[in-house]
Amino acid sequence: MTLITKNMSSRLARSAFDLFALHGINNVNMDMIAAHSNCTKGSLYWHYDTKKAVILAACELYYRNWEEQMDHELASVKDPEKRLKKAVRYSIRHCMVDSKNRVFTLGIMGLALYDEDIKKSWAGFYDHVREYFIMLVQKAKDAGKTNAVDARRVVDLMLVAFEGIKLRTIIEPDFDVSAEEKAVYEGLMEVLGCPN
Amino acid sequence: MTLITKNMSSRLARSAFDLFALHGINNVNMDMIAAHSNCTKGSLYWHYDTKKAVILAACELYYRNWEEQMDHELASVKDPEKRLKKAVRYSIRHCMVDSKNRVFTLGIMGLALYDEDIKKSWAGFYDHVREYFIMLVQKAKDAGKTNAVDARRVVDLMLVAFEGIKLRTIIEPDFDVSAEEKAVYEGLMEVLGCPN
DNA sequence: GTTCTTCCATACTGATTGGTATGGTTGTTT
DNA sequence: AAACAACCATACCAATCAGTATGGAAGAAC
Repeated sequence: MTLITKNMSSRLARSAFDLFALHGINNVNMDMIAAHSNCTKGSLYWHYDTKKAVILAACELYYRNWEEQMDHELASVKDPEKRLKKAVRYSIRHCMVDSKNRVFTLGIMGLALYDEDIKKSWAGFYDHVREYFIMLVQKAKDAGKTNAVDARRVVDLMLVAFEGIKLRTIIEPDFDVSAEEKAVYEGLMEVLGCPN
Repeated sequence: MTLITKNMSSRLARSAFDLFALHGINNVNMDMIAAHSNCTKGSLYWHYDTKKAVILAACELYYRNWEEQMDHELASVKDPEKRLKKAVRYSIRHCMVDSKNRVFTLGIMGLALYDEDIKKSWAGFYDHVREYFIMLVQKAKDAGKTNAVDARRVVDLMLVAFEGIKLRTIIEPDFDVSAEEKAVYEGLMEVLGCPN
């Protein structure tokens, strides 16, 4: 029985992301994605030519989601210092607590090693995030709330720390999330020249 | 023609590591490993029951290699501050410049997500590295060469930064390694309470 | 030199999985 | 209503690859 659905394309991307983030990209096949969207492989391959296309669509979803979450998080905050702090705290939580985020990004990294398109896609997002944070630090600096000398440098250091936190959370056997969360937060705020 | 070789077991592990680090674990199959060691799959499977066993053997090789390299690097240095600085510089170089290291560890992380044994193996190594660095910081602190309050905390932050550097180096399209290397080094030495 | 264990080579299998071939159904255009 | 494009379902293929079956060669033990 054929059932034509509006927005099947984005529904497939959503399913793909959910499955990728749950099982890892390598452990998800095209049949699983189709089944999860209540359709078949024929339909899936009509919307996306290759698995890689599906992966890139899932990436776009991830980027948009980050943007929306962050905007939502900072929407009500006006003070530059508070905005910076909240953004950092949200990012740490995002890296450490949200296992879907960890699993997905790790899978993407593994592919990016050998695929220029995926690498380029992710690099674009990474640049965007960097500029976003540099702006936050700059604003806090203009308000005299941080003594960071070089916004770009401290943000770069913070971002690699974020990435590292994801990896570490994966391998740490038992991990007191809330305690570590606080420690990492304080460490990073020192780096940002903005201690409590 | 059958040719019995001494130490075929470790030669296979060596081949496995080299191939994993070059092509990524997922892109290397058992035939490739055997061929690279100039033997056949029959022999490979006599020494290692499963691919996972080969992977774990490659990990052990990696651990030993880290240990030896680090010892060699610090062998001639006596001053605690210099030892710490050299260890940090070596680690950054190791993460940023050595692509084999990046590729291999990234692959391992991807597997560790879904395999307890690999996760446990890697976590053990990670703990070892952490203790190693904490000791270095502690010694520098005892010598009054750093004002780091909590050695464990700064080392943790540094280690996640190392992991993050690996990931970032992967996706950065064009990357001025030497310039970044210096920036990261200085940032980390500040974190360690030991600026130049 | 026979026996036994260790070690290696060849050929094969079974399962997985991206991707395709093909034909049907829905909705729109003329 | 006929033609056409957009969309979906079913069945299949071809390649890949971890792991096995089996037999043989090298070296040690006696």
